[in-house]
Amino acid sequence: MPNPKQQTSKSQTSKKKAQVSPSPERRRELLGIAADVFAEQGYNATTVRKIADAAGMLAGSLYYHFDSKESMLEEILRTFLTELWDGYDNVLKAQLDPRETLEALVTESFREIDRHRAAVAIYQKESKHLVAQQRFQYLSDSQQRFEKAWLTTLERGVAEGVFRGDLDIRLAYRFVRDTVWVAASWYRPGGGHSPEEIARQYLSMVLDGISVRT
Amino acid sequence: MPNPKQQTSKSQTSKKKAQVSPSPERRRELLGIAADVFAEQGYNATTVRKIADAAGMLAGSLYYHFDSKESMLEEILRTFLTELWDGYDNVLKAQLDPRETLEALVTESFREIDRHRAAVAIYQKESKHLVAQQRFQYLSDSQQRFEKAWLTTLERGVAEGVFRGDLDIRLAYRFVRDTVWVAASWYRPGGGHSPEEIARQYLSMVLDGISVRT
Amino acid sequence: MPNPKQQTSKSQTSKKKAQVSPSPERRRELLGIAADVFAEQGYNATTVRKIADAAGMLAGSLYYHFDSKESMLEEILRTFLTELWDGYDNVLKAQLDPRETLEALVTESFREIDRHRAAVAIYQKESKHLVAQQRFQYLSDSQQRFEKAWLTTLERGVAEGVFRGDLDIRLAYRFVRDTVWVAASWYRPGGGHSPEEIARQYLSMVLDGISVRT
Amino acid sequence: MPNPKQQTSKSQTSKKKAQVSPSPERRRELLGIAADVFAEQGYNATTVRKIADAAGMLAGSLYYHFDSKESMLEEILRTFLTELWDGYDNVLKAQLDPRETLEALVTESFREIDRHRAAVAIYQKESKHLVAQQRFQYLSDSQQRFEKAWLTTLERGVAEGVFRGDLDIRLAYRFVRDTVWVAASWYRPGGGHSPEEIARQYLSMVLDGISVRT
DNA sequence: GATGAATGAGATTTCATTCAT
DNA sequence: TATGAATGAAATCTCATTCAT
Repeated sequence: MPNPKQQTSKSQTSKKKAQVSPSPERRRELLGIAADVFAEQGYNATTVRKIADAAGMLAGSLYYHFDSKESMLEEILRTFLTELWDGYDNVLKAQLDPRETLEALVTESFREIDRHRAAVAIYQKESKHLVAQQRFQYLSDSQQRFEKAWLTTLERGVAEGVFRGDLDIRLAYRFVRDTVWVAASWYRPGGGHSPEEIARQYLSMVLDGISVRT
Repeated sequence: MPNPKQQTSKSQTSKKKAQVSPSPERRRELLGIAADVFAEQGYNATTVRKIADAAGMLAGSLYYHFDSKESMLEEILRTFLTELWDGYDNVLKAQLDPRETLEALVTESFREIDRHRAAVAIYQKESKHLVAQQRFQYLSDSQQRFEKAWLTTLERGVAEGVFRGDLDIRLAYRFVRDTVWVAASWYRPGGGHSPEEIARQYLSMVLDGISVRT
Repeated sequence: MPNPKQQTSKSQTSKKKAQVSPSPERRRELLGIAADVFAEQGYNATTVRKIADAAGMLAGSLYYHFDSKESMLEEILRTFLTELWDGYDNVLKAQLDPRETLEALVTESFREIDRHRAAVAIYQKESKHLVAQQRFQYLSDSQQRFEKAWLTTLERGVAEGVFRGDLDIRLAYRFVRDTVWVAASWYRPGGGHSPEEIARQYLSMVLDGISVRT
Repeated sequence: MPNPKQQTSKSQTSKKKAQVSPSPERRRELLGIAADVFAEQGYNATTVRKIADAAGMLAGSLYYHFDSKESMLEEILRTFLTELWDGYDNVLKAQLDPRETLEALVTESFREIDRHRAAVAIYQKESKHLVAQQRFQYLSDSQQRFEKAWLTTLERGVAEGVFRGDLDIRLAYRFVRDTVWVAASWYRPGGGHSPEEIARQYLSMVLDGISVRT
């Protein structure tokens, strides 16, 4: 399904490395390693050498596969967003009612956190200053689509009387959004809870609150 | 009330600059500027030069006031935590019932975000890897006290039947905690809402959920 | 007098180093050293470290004064061209007849070689691939003005019957131009000949040839 | 006729690749490509990758044919000089009078420029710093023979009264030499002029000057 | 003959920090 | 208090070269 900025990943028509041919498996493998280190230590604090160490090679060797440290980051985030939107678009085009949509989006989000934990953590920490850069344009594009999808869902819910109308809708949006995504900072796949289970509990709290109904 | 690590680690005894004498106002002013830049760009991405630029001086001149970039960070975070615990301790020693305690803690938190927005943002982004360092020991101390205060409150609430007992309590803890503190990433003081107002809405969502009760 | 691209040298309004304040004497001194090394070893083969060595400092220290190796090159060439055009413009606005103009331009050229030997040598070797870069735009601007000044002079001379009309004028232009400027590759100031003396002999050859008149 | 350093230094005996066997045609082809890139971008600025790109292969593959980037350069220049001296020696052994010798040498030079444009351009730019290296010894040998051939011719001409005696002979030598060889920097084979035509015009200028005889 | 992946040395650049003035 | 100049360590990146396949 359509994902943001149909760029097929490698726009680099310029003068440098081909950056397409080198075996995609090795590439993906290395990106996975890099993502883990970025998530763990932060993008800036991660030296190319650390990534190389983790991959069992020398720092310079990474440049056979990637143009730069930044382009690794770029590819990690882009891949994540592409898959995220695959999932989201599936939900959105299903035309569910607002509450079901919200539930599906939250569940899908936790699934993405499960599959792309590192990328999500990186996204959380770095996206704010990346959006300024032309190269990461697709981040703000995605952010806008994201906001639209959630806000619309909430608004529809309010209109249909299933979500409370006495709340500042943008505040509610941020509340739900953050609530879900920060989970990436503590979530460890293979831990006690499956993504679906966490989603269920989170939804329960978000929808019904933590206080006992009287 | 006692706050974590009462100033113990100032390292003054060594060979270097006095680092205390220079007018505390200028010091505070500079720390405020530094905090803004740190919050805006991230600690690692912030060069001493950028701070100096923002302060209208040269990079080297900052070293008259502070002995390192890290010690600025340290002082910013320590100051914030000190004040945070002043507030929290006031709440805790008031011996309110669980729901009132929760409300007071949340409200107090938004007030701190209002007053120390930059420091909170920095804390959110950087604390995870700082805790490893001996120098930032007080961060984990604070974190533990923090967790204890919130968890206890929630548990008491469950025991007293005011909070739902069907939730994973640690999940609920993280839910409330994150939900409140991420606000620092988008909150702009002087914006539409006062901290108290935001607190009220957040509490309403956290306690009662966003869905209409049937 | 007007020189090409009235850019007053430092266009850098961007985010980096001020690059204007640091004492201009030291700056000029360092540029002189750099120019010598560039001329001697070629721009690419010259490492920043070699320049720093020649200046008695560490490689990194150069970056206090200059943005990059390339910006040193740029400033060296720009300074040279600015002064060159000061001289040329003086000649051109004097409205001499074609032969006097040619003599004055050649003499002025040898004076510039004498004063900016290194810059001229660099210019000879590097300008061809630099013109492609946007940053060195002024090189091609200058080249065009240069070509126009010389070609016009030659054409006027042909029209007035003082220069031969049976020659391909562009070939003659290149002949004179190259003949003069390659001298920078072997010229050593303080050697046997003053610039004026060399100019006289070159003019004699260019104007009357090396063969004995019959 | 003998040319400088008859192939002596091939270093084959060492431990490495045979480096001679692989089809000489492919070899020559690749050297032609390499020469073009060297001429275009400068030796240092040319990466092995660029050459490989131009040849439609990968960088590593070049090492099947040559044992280093430098040995390509060496072979290009040696081949050129070998052929140059074939031509020059033919002229010199013909025992022409000074003026005819000069004309023949100039014409021969333009023919070499026509056939080895890239190599000549490389020679112009790089020879100065290559002569220092033991491996390129033959460059200075050639230079010396070259200087001797030309200077002798000029001196004979002066003695016989066909070249002017009032000129600094070394200056005249450099004048003629540079005049001819810089042409390689702008000459494009297949352009308007044949080498012989350019030679004729250049000789006309060098011998008789560009001014109209009175 | 050529590829793909890597090495390792070295280049440019960045930046926290120092220190004499 | 602040400046200007420098240091030195480390970071990113480049590139000739190697080598198993």
